[in-house]
Amino acid sequence: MENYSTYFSSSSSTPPTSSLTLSMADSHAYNEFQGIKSNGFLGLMSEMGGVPAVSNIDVPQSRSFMVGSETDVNSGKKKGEKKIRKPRYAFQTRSQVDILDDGYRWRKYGQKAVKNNKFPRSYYRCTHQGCNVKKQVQRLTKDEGIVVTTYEGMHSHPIEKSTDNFEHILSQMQIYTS
DNA sequence: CGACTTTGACCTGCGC
DNA sequence: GCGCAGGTCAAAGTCG
Repeated sequence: MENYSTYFSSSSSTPPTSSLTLSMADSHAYNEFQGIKSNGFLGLMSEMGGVPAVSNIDVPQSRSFMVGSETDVNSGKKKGEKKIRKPRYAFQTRSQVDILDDGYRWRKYGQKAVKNNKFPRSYYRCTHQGCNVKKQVQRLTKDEGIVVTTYEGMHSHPIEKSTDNFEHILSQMQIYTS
């Protein structure tokens, strides 16, 4: 059935062609991985929020991960208000399905065709009240088996349902990254 | 009937 | 200023 293998990849740069050439210079995020299960996946993200700078991880077997691509969230809204940029976390997952069940409930609010990509990008928002987390899901043109998921923001609530699937993903991640 | 998806329109930022 | 691309809104449709 599902056949996930987890990639982590840079999000904001050009689509990864073959492999990313980032080194494990800073292993902050790396270490944080070990704490994933306690808080759920976005708990991990929140842990990573403590890492100020961009830290990229890549390991030879094509897993890569990027933290810290930042994005405007409040731009264009209230004038005079300082632009607040939420960190974005993108990662690639090799999967037959676009939607990875990470245990949170998401409502789709948009879909756009993306330039240089024959697959559309889908936009989701967390349906939990007061939770402003968004994610984008996109399949790579160059490798249809790879789904790029970009999370934006951090969940302020616990995971909503048990996620055997995701546990599986996480376990793979930990195998790969340790 | 509520929650969610679909989809075209609209808004904004950016490069030329 | 214009056009393009990315991101969001919201009305209508679908589903359980």
